[in-house]
Amino acid sequence: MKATIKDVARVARVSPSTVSRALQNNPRISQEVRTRVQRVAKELDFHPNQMARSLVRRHSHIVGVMFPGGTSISMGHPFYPEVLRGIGQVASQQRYHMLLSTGSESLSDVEAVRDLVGSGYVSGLLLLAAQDSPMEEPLSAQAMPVVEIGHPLDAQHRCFVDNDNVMAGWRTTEYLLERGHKRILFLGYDARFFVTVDRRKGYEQALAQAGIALEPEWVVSSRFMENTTDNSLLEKLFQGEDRPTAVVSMDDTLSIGLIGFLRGRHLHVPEDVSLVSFNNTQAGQYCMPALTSVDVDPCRLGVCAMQLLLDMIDGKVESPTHVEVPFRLVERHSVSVLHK
Amino acid sequence: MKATIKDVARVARVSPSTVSRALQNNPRISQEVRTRVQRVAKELDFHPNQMARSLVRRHSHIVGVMFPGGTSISMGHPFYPEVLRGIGQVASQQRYHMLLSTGSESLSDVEAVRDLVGSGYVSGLLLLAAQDSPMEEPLSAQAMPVVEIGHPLDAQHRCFVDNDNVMAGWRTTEYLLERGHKRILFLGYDARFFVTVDRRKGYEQALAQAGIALEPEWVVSSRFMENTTDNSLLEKLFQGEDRPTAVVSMDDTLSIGLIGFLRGRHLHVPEDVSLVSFNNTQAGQYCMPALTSVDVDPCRLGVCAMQLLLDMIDGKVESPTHVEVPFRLVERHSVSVLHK
DNA sequence: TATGATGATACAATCGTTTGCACACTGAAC
DNA sequence: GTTCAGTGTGCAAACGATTGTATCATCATA
Repeated sequence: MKATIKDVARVARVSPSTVSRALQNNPRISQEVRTRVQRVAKELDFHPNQMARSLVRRHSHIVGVMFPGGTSISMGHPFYPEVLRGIGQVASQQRYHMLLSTGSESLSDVEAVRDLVGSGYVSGLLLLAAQDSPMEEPLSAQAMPVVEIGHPLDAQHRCFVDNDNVMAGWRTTEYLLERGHKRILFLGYDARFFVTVDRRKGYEQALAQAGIALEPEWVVSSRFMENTTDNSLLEKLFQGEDRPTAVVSMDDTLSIGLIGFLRGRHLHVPEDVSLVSFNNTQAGQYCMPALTSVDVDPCRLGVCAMQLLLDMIDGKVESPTHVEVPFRLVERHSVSVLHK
Repeated sequence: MKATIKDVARVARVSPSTVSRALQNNPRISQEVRTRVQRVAKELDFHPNQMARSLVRRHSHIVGVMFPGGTSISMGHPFYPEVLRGIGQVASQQRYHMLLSTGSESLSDVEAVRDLVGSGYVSGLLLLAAQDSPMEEPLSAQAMPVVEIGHPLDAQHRCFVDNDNVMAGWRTTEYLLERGHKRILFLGYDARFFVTVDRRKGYEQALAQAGIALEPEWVVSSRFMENTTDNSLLEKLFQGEDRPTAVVSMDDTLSIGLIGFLRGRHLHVPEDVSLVSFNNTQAGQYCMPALTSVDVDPCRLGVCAMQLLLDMIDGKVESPTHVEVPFRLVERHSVSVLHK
């Protein structure tokens, strides 16, 4: 059986309270007793039971990490593990633990969060809020520190870290404009994902600045990958002489799919169509051609979110705080300059 | 403040013990009281504090998940998130939580495990034991259920799930032999990783069966990627007419590196060199040429490990149990048939 | 010598649950 | 009118820590 504080107390011939204080280096304990207690604790391989400690301290040194949409979806994309890596770095450094939760078929996202918050296990919560789920409800009542990763709906009242996605949308579009492209398609818009909403705003701003009229049908949903009938839409868009010469795509996987689709129609990237992508994944790095892609720095997103959360737990944050993580456009071989 | 069992008791005009029993559907509680208590509990949004419950029940419904080598390394490879996905599926289904831990610069793997086990938070432990760390020490004393993912050193005394890596090594080599290759290089051997040790065994068996003499210098360490001087070794191996016509490579990333290296020497895959790889990653799927690669089914590895662990926690497992997860050779375009 | 300050330790309450046991009631059997 | 099941509820002791306060030496000071 594992040694308890009482065992240590008995062997060291002091009371449990003295053991507790000695091990926490409380100055009220004499040098002599302190060393004796610490020696005994080591001998018995005593580790304070965190369960008990957290109960009385009302603080667990555990943060909950919520991944949306079920593990099945989320872990499949390299973005999430990278975020987790960032969180883990800070956690291990600060001696915090991460309690993972994910929705699933048997457990909706909201239920999973409720579960996590209600359990009393966690002192704070990190929310991967890619999608707009009604998380406010289970959260509002609780006075639990929460940091979201990704821009939430009612931004001003919540804490979050994110890239400047409007800026990213602007930058990628501008990058193509600078290279002579005027007919630019926006691929992967999904109103449920704020990142794409924001990037679209930037895309539209850049076009407007360049004095180019926006073609509403050139903002294409990502669902064309799932749904083969939508391919007919793409098919239509990419035939004729006034087809797009460039594409801003919301994700490398989407981009790779597009490359394959285009190849089937004898259109090549970057000769016929230039492509700027997002997320800078390994797959995008190794596919042909290697993708010019925006690195959103998911790891840093995780680091910043965790740091902010810990500050909140320590009561160092008064008002809703937003942290912006810079992105980086990684140039590879999917964009060509248009001479006209 | 969050409602406690006492609040519910007061409002429902019963004792805390009755509340506890009513909410657990204990048959000793009358129908009338039960429904009243449950109504009140819902009204007050009462959730039992798991901390307190676990303390008295000595069971937390939390399993620890240990990733080796620091998050920095592990999460970088898609293998680990896939395992985590599998674990998460079972966990969410069984209403378990996962407590993640990872070594780091500031915290060695062994310390991290000690921390996890000592904390008293977890009822069981999942160990991603890719590498041979001396985990026995912090574990041996505890009567804590542990399942390892990956073949551990002293296999007979521990529980683990793994592929049959000897078989996988044999199968990949045989696959190349069947296609007329006789000069086969083994790339990525590392004595610290048991997977590669086992696969090498299979590789040697297959060669022996085919009556082909083993060339010891054709078993190459993975460190050639880190160390440029080792490239001179590869350089030497791949020049001359008796160079390898095929390679078994321990990982897609390694393979992609090799393809680049070979391209620099005007050798092409699969025309000049055939390549069978491991881990079936997205990058390997989208690189040129798309890799023929062994899918070790990391998700299933996670599922099986978690299921086994849960069985152990429930006391349903008496003796050290091993679970074997089948692998699958996914054929793509990195192997050609040798006509000679 | 009484008094007060100081320093070290122990006592006991607390955190929010669960659960073995005692208790009180009801109605039936003797 | 006892005794005896059987049923439903409450009491109190855990689980393993932390921490405010009381206690008790010890020693210096008046």
